[in-house]
Amino acid sequence: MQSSVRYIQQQFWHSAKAPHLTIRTTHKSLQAYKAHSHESLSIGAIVEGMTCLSYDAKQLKLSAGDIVLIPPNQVHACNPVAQHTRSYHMLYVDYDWCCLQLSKLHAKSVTQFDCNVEYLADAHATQPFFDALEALRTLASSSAIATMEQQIHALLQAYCVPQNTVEQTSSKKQQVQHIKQLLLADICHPPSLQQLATDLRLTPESIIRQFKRLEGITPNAYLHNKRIEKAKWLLANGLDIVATAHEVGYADQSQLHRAFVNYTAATPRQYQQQRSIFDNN
DNA sequence: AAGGCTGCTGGTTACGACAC
DNA sequence: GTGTCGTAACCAGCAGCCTT
Repeated sequence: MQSSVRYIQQQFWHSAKAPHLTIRTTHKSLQAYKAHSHESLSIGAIVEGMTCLSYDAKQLKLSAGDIVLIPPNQVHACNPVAQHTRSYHMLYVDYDWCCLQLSKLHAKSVTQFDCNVEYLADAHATQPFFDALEALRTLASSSAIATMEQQIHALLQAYCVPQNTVEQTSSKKQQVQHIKQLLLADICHPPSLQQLATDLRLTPESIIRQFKRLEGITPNAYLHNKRIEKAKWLLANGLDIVATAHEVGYADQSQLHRAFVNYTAATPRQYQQQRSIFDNN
């Protein structure tokens, strides 16, 4: 039972003084993640052990001291290597805040961006980021927030490139967009795969194939991701777990719990207990 | 005692192979 | 690229145990 997620030491920090930043710290975890995405920019910092990051059919092995940048909405998974535990920090940076910083940097409106680096392994380059994270976690001062923002700024400047907002509008892409709209129209009562197939005059298998080709995950996984993202917001804003489960479309708390563990490697309770970094002082 | 977490089971979804 | 089919994996709902 000690290997259960509930026994993993992990904390989430958030502060009203820096609402664009959330830190997650996980110690010695073997817990795997299913493929998922975040609307925020995710910056991972490996503290101990090794982890395997999978995305775009690539697999990267990261070790202690490495930093990885995961662009917003990039489907990815991050799992242990050879059943060895790993400890890591994840810094989630609000998407709009990143766009604002990039807009200032590039002197033009930026509404989308991508990252042109897979990971940083040079200790000389990554140590200041680790130091800033540690200062933010332990000192929790306004100057620590400013230092962290400088570090993020440097990463944005060096590795994040504004994207052209002109969307491809192939019929396939439009169809997948349509499926996403149908799935999210009523997140509590989404259409079944069979209903979607009937509506779009396709087989369920074709829908899954098309969706996965363009989105990187299956329609069901996409739906779970959106539910969990909404659940995280509701939990962080004080809604209890049972109400959150119903609010995002799960029949009961146990279903939310299971999906939450699968996609975040944390329990809803652990996430709910996230506290202000200033609560410690 | 209440809320949180997990095991079990039937139904649904995802996937791979193959054919066209 | 799409449809069909068999199989594997996953999910929903329920029940009951564990933790606080």
